[in-house]
Amino acid sequence: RNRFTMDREYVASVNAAFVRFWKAGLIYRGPRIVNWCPRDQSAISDLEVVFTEADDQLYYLDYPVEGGGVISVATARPETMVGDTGVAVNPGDERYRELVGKTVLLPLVHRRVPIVADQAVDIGFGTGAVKVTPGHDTTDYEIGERQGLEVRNILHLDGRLDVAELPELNGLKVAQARPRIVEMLRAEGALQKVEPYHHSVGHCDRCGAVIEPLVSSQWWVKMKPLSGPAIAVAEEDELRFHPERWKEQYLRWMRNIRDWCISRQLWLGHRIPVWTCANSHAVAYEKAPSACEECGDRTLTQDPDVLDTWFSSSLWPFATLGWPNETEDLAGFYPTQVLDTARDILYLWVARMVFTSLYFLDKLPFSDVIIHGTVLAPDGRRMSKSLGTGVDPLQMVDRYGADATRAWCAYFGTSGQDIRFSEEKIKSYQLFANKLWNATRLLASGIAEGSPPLPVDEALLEPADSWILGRLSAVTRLVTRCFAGFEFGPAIDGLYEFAWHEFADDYLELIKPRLPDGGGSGYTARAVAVHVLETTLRLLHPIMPFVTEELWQRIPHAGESIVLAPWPLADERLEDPALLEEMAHLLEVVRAVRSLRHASEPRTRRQPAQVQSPRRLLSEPAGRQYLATLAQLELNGPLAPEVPRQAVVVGETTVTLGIRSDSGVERQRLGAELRKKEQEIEFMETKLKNPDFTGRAPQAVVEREQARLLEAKEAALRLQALLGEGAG
RNA sequence: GGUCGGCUAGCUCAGCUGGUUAGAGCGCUUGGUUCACAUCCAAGAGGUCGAGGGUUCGAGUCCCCCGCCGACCACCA
Repeated sequence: RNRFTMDREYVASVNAAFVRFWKAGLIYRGPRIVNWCPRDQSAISDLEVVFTEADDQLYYLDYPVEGGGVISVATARPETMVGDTGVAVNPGDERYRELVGKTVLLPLVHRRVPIVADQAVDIGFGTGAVKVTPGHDTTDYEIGERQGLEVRNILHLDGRLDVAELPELNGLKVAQARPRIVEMLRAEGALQKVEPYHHSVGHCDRCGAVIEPLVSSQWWVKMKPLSGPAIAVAEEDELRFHPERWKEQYLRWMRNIRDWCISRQLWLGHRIPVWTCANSHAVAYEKAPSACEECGDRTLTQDPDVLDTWFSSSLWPFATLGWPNETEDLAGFYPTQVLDTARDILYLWVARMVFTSLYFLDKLPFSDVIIHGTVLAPDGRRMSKSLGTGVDPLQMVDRYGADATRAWCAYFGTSGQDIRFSEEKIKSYQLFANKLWNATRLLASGIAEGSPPLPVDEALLEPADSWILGRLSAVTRLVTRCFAGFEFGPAIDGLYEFAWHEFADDYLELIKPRLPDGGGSGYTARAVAVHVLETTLRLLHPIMPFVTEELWQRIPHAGESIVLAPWPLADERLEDPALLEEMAHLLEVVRAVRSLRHASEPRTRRQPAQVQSPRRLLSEPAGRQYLATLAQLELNGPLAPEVPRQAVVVGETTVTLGIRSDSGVERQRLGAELRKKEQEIEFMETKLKNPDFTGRAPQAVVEREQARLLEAKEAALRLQALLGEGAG
């Protein structure tokens, strides 16, 4: 569903919210100091001011004190001295104790202003005395409020000076006026010194103009009554953040919040729904009124200002559902559970959705906020149109598919860490989709589309079948747990590894010889493989929705669409640790044989070999068949006496190959393994000889290390014997 | 000024409450094309975990300090 904030229904929600705040006394209009953009000629909120560092100058001005002496003040903005209405010092500052209460005579304008004591003054900065310009500085405004100082405005709304008392400066822009007034002050002997000064200057988020704080009548929302509940829900973890550290950021902002300036002097936006009559009754109405609520006067004018865009956005979770009407949508879909967003709108939007929702509906709009990372350009810069560093996601979709693009987003976005864009990573998920496609093609051949799931007789399961079913269960547990904790990266990793390497590379290769048999063993293998693939597709569906649906339809399944299919359940009874260990050993033997054959000549497809092993799986025909299949061996019958031999030894298992090979290769592998074992033994012995370790480490850890040492020693003995005899 | 995050293989990144000798993808080297997939398979090389201290039987993981990189907050005139 789409909703535009200027839609008629949405406007009605915005007005309703305004009126409710208004009736509760949470909205007021009044002159206060605001961040004023002289270019846009509008007030903007604290969040829309961008501070950038600048190298300026700090001017020290001498103000003569009546009755004798001078007091020096430091300022980066000398032109504002025309609007000074006081000088402030810290109440604890001994240097100025006897001056508090006296007056100074401002240079140039020759106006008398008081010296006051206020705790906002930093004793250590500058001279410890500060000129107070309540009309054009936020801190000074607050000092002025506390000390009862006059507010003088010296700026026009376009940022030019409005100083009739100094005709030579009147009408100049700040940048032009500053050097002039400095000269004038110097001429009058009021300029004591100038120092280089590095500080931050506020700029308009929209247009970049330097912000001029000034006092102006604006509309405000009182924040204290709203922030209280919004703080409580986070403190009590009803509202949770992922990663958790954002909770503190949210709380800090919410705790230090000031009243929210919601009026803007812009052309486009929601108009403030307040009308004023000829008798000056200003009242908020949900719909344009025909007469004043207070006096019945019919000459009404609507406030010319519009609302801060985030005012309407803050209502999003419920205004989109028809609030304040009690609609079916609102009842059905509010509240939601998860909000996923970037950190830059945590305060602008997320925090505000929280307090408006708590206020109007008394319920959180969502319980979990995921703050994902930001995608940066490959060189680490921000992506932006002006830098030309952006990437069009639709192009990525065209090139690699929506599934691959989405999988990449899910993998990298949700760790909360910023990520440099890399097209190759998206491509790797395209290849993954291709892998799934091919595996499906292998299994679907010969099965009619739309078939129901193939029943499996558990009595007919071979070890490999049980193994992959157990692995599937483990992966199901992993993915389910990861999703519950919003950890999509490890979930995708697990599925990728399982589907590609365990299922396709190992299991499908293992069952290939069985598949042509349409009866018992072949049927069982295909049924198990289809079941594993079908389940894997369901696990993967939230991440790669399109290809999983397409493939799911092509293999036996129950139900109409994968998106409606139930979430897979793990079955831990299928996870047999002993079998897992047997398979791991078998695969290790496979790797060792492949490694040797890699360095051998000639490479015949079916290499005659014999295997000796006390291991359970390798003792039975099925296990030996697996080894033969994966390592491409011919295990039947004794080796002819004239064939050269080469032994591959992994643990208790020995595979003797009839192969022409440089006998140094296996010797080298075994030698390297022996050295590794010897290192391990030394490491373990040192550790176990340390009484601190055996005394202080948990018993289980010590026992495990002892077992490892024994194992390593046995392995080393076997290897030594082999190398001593001379392999081959 | 304060706070937070990052620094792990050539590149991009995982590594939960400290416990086998640190992992993946890409890239690189070597070998492989009848039988789902060369968009593939197999075998390999590659890391003093940013520097330095400390705690601990044991530190990529906890503490301190420093260095870069990136953010955020702030009423330093």
